[in-house]
Amino acid sequence: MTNTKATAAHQALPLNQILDGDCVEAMNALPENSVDLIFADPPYNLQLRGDLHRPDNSKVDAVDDAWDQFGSFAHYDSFTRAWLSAARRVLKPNGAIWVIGSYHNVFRMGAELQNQGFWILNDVVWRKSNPMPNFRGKRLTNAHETMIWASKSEGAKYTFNYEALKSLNEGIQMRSDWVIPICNGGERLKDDKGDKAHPTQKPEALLHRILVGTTNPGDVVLDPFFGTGTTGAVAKMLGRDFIGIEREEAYRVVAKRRLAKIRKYDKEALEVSTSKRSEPRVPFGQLVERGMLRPGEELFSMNGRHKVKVRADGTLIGDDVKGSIHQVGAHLEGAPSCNGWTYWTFKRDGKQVPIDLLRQQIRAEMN
Amino acid sequence: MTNTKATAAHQALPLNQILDGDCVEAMNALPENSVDLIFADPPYNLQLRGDLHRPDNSKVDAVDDAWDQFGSFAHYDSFTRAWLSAARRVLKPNGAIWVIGSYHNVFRMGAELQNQGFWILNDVVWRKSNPMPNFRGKRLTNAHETMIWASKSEGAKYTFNYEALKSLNEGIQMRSDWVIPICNGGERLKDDKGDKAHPTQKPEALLHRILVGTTNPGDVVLDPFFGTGTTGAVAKMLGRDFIGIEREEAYRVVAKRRLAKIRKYDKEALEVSTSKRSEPRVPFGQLVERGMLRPGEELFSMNGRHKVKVRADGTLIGDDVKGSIHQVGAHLEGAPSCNGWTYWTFKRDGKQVPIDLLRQQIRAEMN
DNA sequence: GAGTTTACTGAATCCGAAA
DNA sequence: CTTTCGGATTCAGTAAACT
Repeated sequence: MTNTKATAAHQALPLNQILDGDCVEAMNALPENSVDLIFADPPYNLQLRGDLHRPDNSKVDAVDDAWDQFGSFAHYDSFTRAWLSAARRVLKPNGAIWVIGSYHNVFRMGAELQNQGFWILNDVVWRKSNPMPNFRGKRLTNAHETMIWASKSEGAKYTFNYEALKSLNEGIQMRSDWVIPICNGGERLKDDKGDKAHPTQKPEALLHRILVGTTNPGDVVLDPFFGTGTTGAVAKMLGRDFIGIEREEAYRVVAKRRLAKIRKYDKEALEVSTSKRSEPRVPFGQLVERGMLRPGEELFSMNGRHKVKVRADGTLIGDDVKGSIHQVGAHLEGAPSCNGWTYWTFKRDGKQVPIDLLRQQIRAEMN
Repeated sequence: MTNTKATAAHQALPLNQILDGDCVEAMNALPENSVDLIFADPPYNLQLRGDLHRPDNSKVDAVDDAWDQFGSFAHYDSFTRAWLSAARRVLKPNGAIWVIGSYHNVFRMGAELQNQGFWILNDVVWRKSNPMPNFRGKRLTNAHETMIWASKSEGAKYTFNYEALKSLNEGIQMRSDWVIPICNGGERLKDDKGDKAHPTQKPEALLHRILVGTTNPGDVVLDPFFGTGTTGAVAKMLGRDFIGIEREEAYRVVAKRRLAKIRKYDKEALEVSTSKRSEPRVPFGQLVERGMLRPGEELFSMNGRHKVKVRADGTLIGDDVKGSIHQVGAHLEGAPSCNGWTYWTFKRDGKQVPIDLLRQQIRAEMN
């Protein structure tokens, strides 16, 4: 994975800018299949009682009875359908999307995501450590919001930095419920009058976890509802490129000022823990070729129950079985699969040593 | 609120019974506007592809029952539409409904609830304290399920026992996220062969909280997907009447046996389980996500002998070592283990401050 | 009997490079 | 495109087995 993307398509994107205007039009003006990740925090407090029209363009004058309630949902659904399909168009085939919402709108977004062919990977609960209490005591304290993480389609090769998220969580795999405080204090942006600049500014910690976990340095992150630019700010810190779209000038002004102050972390700090899957493959036969193990030498299973011999071509032979280190291990254990590297040991100076130690030696030499 | 309902309509209901058959037909056979609460745990429409094995090669017992197979979203939606409208019909005007699901189906249920005119009061997250891990490391651990609580319509006078839930929560307003273990151990019902009687038995603690919070003694609680009868069992304990509907005979048999053993609670029996509260674990990565420490920032060992840098995923990197705060500390000291929280410090205003101070700050926020 | 180790299990849309 | 096969991957809790 390189940190610099020098392709023409990449360079043609309006990177690290805030685009003015309606997000559907702005996204449709971008080239298709061009962004790696979309983070979307759409409004759900649409003016339901204002200039609302039914799909047939007849005016909706009240939202009290069931029909008009349905009418307002239909209106919200068509809004959702429009921006999600524009988002889908600009997303790379192996790209992914995050959306965030509350019970007012998240069920409609989730259903529409599925309808359009996005493939849900997880729903993630942002559990607020300091939510607004329910003052009237008529319901439960609304202490969370819901995010949905989805790939563009089933089977797509989405980015997931498993080890990095595991590191963020003290070595235990990251769960689908994230405890993060709401955005306040110094992080909360104020306007010139000292009031909060945006009603629903998201905490940077949320975006940090999303971008560390599901993008790589140099990726392009699009936020069609940019607001005051949390997505852009964290993307910049983390060495990702962003594209923001925001139609309210007041928000664009605040976001621009905010972004100017952000510095990218240094490169070393942006490298994250990687999995063993990304290490080069070492054929077992190489240990034999190099004389680290000799043909005819005996290997012993980790549990001590089985003994086999190494052959010159890097296969193993036992009493009634021959094949690769993995195949023989799986067969002897009656298991569907087996990692031969961790299953087999050899003897040196009377002690049992895992063969994986030899693989590590070879890998060390490769650097 | 009386505890005895002597009306003819109430008496005519098949109370505290398990009805055989399809839930839509069975609900349509009940009088309209007759039940106080519905709890529904419908099939989730999981779409599992192949087998899944744990890292130890044991096979995961998948939910592959015929009742969870739907051909498409369209089929699932029409199923949902049918049972929800039948449920709506039998619900009293001031009644309420709870549904539970995962990301596979909950967005479709939530949207359909809204479409039918139900009024969502809260979405509630059941955070599992002991979920099944993600064995392949390809996604986040699926550690929660979502419940939706809705009244029959906007403005309905639903039941909400605010103080009772507050008491259940040690005097603090009950939040929309509930930490409850999955159902296992002695509570998990077994069949004659000793296998689990139902693949998705819900914990009684979940229903306990729902019924205490949103029904009164003597209320009628309907469960159209009764399974092995958790709803009925808790309703009986708490002095509520129930109506169960279940089409699988095997589940009805188990549920009936279970219910026969249940006794209505004595008040004092309720107060036994107070939680042992230990200090919550705080991952070091959270300090980074929250910007309390920045990627690239330097940490110094308490003894001043070592200096390392923080990375974006909450690991540390030194001259020849990287890993968690504990691992790196242990390595540098040549010790078998090390408490990184007390070992590392950072600089603020020229002074060395232990990182543990930041952890204490986060813990303070959590209370 | 008391303490320790091993085995088992849970609503899961769970692999990917090379041939 | 399909097939093959190397080999990476788990947390909390219960209960049985063992010392």
